[in-house]
Amino acid sequence: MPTIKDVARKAGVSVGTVSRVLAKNETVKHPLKLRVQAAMEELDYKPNLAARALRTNSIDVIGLLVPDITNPFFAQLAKNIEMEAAKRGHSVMLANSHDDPETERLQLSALLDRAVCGIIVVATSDGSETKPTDVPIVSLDRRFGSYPLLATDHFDGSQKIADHLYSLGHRRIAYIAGPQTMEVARQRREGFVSRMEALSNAQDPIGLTVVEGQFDYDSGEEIGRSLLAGRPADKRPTAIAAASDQQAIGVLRSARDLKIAVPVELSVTGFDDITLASLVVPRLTTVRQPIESLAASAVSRIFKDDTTAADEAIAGEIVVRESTAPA
Amino acid sequence: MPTIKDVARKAGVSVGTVSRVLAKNETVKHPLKLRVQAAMEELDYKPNLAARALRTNSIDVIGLLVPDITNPFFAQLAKNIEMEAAKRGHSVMLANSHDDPETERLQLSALLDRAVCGIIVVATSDGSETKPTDVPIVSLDRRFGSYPLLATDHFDGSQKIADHLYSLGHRRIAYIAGPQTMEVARQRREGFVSRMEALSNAQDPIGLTVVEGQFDYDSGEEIGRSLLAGRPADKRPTAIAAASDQQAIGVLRSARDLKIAVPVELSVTGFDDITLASLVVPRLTTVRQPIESLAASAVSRIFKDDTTAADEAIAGEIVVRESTAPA
DNA sequence: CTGAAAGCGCTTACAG
DNA sequence: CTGAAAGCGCTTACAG
Repeated sequence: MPTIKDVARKAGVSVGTVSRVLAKNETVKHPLKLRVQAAMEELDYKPNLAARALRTNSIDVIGLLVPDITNPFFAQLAKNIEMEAAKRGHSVMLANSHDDPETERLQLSALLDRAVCGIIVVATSDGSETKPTDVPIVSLDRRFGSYPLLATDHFDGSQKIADHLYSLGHRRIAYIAGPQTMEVARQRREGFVSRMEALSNAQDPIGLTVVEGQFDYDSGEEIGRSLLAGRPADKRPTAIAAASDQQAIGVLRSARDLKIAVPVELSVTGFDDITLASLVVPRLTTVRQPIESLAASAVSRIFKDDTTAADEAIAGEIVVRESTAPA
Repeated sequence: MPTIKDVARKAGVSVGTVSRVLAKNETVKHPLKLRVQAAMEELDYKPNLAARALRTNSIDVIGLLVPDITNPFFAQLAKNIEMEAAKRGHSVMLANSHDDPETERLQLSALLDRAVCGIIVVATSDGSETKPTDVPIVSLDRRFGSYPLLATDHFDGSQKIADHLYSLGHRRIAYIAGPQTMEVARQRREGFVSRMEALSNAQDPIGLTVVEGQFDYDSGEEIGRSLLAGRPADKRPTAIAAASDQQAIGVLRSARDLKIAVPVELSVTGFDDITLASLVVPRLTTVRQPIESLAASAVSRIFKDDTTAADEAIAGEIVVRESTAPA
């Protein structure tokens, strides 16, 4: 492997000069610069990243800490983050916390030891015990410590769902919320409920039922059944909005079991746009998480070295498919 | 950040000695060693990894290059590799090739530049243009260049399926193969077909039909229909073995459309054990890819620095569920 | 068994 | 604008 010294010798300059053209330092005069570049080319010179890291105390690597890369949402995020990082010549170091706060702490400190230039964390713990550091950290999707949070605008997304259902003429509506201990779940609920309340009035009232459950399939199925079973068509909701696709798919199943046709007799909506959402029958109307924007924003935060910056909520898009229809 | 020098001063020894206890070099006498360890503890000393990398020209990081981390199989692999690496105090650098040979080449060389101590690649290209290097490289799942390949024992897995179907009494069987341009597809087919041929004899002959398709859902559905439609029950196969779960799920769908009951009238098997396999109705009998073993084996190859080593085929387990029954 | 010292390949004040 | 030189924090022959 040729070193900067070899290049300097070949180009007939000092290593300092080579280093300066490497750093795209504009102070190097044109003819010299060209000579150096030619020498680098000829030798197929590649800077030794470890040496650079030792000097600068930072490396062109972004750390990414997720609960579990096996979760499709996190995998999508990881992919897009890797692409954004690659655009800037950076690599990404991947770590999983396996939903364990202690592992998360360890992994974070391992990342810090490696002198990465920034860390993106999708939190498992609240991160309250994290020691301050001067490498920029941002939390993605779930809040971590006092670091800025970049997340989908859950409030806005739920409002869009509310508008969609309202404009289809639904006036007897149920909302299946997620566990209200979670910030996401509260925001989604709040967005939906507040919009419905704003839309409702004495002449044209909306009947809204809210039920809290888990974010998963089983919870959706169970609540769906309780909402739909044993009631005449004019006593049950004409639309059920779920706080997650998983729940919505559970509702779909309960409707099928009860022989209630979706979307003819019942409209169903989810949130997230997981892969299954477009595979299920009927395909699910939902809000797509803005994964690319989330990734792009997270990476650019790292580069701005903008540790004090504020939270950012990124709007998702509503994708209307076959599970919703006029009331 | 305290350095090795600070530790040396505090312990009243030379930096060489500190470095030796760091390296678990047993030549350091006990009392000294203890003093050094106490000093490290007290200062919360963490070695500067970049400095170490510069000296040793290698870093405690394994590179992982996959076509697309969004593919659940690769994500599982990544997770297990990360866990194995973590056990040994190593991190993993993640790169995606997005199924593009050129990107793959670039990513590989980026990984090499970072002086990782080994690279695991799930190939996109045949890797024939890879320059030789002295960092150990292994290919996982798909062959890459002349590096050793660790993969599921597709031949063996298919044999297990063949045995399973045979022992259930099936004698009119169809096999849906994958594209025979792919090594995996050939091995799976070969395992199944050769076993069936060995099992068949004049007194108790097996009627075996083999159809080649793509590995995907649509292909399975289409071939399933062609195998099943418009034939009386005694003219169509009593079992269809597919070379992938995706295909098998397609077959399930075609059977449902044709009102052929699985597993009563038809047994169906897949290969891979994707998540969907246990979600589908009826749940699919298949061969589980030995992901943990694959990951463990890949990582340990890197550590053995065993670049010349041979390929390794790791057996998967058959998981019998509800899509198979006696003929 | 331990210390003193060289050196890994860069970057960056400091001169000139 | 460019060069000479110090130094980042380690590891590892080399002595003793």
